[in-house]
Amino acid sequence: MSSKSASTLLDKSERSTLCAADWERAALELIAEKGVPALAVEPLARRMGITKGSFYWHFSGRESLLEQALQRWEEHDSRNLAKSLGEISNPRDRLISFFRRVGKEKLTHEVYSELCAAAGHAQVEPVLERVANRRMEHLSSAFEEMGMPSLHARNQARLIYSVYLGFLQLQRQHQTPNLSSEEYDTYIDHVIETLIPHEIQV
Amino acid sequence: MSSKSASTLLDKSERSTLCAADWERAALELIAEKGVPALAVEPLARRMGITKGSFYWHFSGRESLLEQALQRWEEHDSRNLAKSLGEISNPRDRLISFFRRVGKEKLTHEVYSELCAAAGHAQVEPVLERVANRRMEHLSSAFEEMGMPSLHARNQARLIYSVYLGFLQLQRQHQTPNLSSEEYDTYIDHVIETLIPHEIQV
DNA sequence: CGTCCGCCATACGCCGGAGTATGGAAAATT
DNA sequence: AATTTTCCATACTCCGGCGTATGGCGGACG
Repeated sequence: MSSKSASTLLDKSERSTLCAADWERAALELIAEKGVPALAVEPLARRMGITKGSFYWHFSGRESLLEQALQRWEEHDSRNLAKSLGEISNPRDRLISFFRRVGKEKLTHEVYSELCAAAGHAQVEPVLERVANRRMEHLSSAFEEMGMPSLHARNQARLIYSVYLGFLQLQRQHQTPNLSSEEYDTYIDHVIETLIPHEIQV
Repeated sequence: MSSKSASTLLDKSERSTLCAADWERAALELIAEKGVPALAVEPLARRMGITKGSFYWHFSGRESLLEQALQRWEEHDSRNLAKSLGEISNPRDRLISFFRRVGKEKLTHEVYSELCAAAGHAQVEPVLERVANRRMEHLSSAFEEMGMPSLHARNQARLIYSVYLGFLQLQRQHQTPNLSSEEYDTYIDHVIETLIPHEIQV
């Protein structure tokens, strides 16, 4: 039980035969590595050591697979948000954990990063919109809990989320300091210091 | 001379026959609209009302076109940066103009946005790296001019540039307030207020 | 005025992925 | 044990973009 509850996104079924969920998980791994446009049926099948004969038994086509995979990922991400809200009662710690958690949950973030790169895609866009809204809502309410007025909190949430998105972008460009370096830590401290106030003066 | 120096990126040559530069400009327009992966030879030719017979006379292949187009764009962007540095002497105004100039220079920003989405592409990546470094350097030195210590200035520059990149991302997702709305203005004011100090206390 | 060269059209072969059809093997079911 | 169901392999066709080859046309130039 201790080894399995960590990731509901990638628990492999040990059956000899594949199920739809196996394809969805493999699809997400491929997206994380090479991006959404690289999600093609035949290459994915080769990667799994199988042929597309299997694929078209489980899915009606490429669109369907992407749809299911995205839904799976989005649900996983929503649960993560809720968990963070349940575990960390102090709103300020919750905000800080938002930054510190980059680098953790590696696969999930890599997928999200690639989804961002594929904004504009008809199936991806609505997912991105919902996820961003949920996360910004999460941040905004944390600021409100700290005593920040509603409108100010919303702007601050958008600002912080932009910083997060920009960080992902710089990461894709390999323009980010090594995640386990001193420079990285001081930068994160800098961000937290300038964007997350210690207390709100009313 | 006054009407031509505005955009060196799209001045059409009025010749009856096409030259390489015409293809590069058309390529950049296509990238701005549909992204780098949509840059294909035949579709681009159709769009220009011509056939690829012309293309392969001017270029050795798709790679070559992308290379030239990217170079053209990068040079244009560099000149823009230098111009901003020459025209605005007050460092704080220079920083503010950085944000206000989003929405202006529409084509250039649209291209950049799509290039960001195509990070990971072998030909695009080095361009992104150089451009981001130049711009962050530009921001960093402005902060230093304001009296900020060097290391702090670099972190602040990275932070601001992340905000900018995140804004572009939200724009791709249509998650940004309308550029000519009141909400937009108050948000920009909020960003400037929290990230660009009025004076530095030494 | 004829020739040559710059620019473009047409027609081809190649490749890789999408989707379909059909058959086979293993597992489940009765 | 016989049969059905599940899952996968193989072998096609179709399509769209890439790159090439070759031919044509108009303008420059001798």
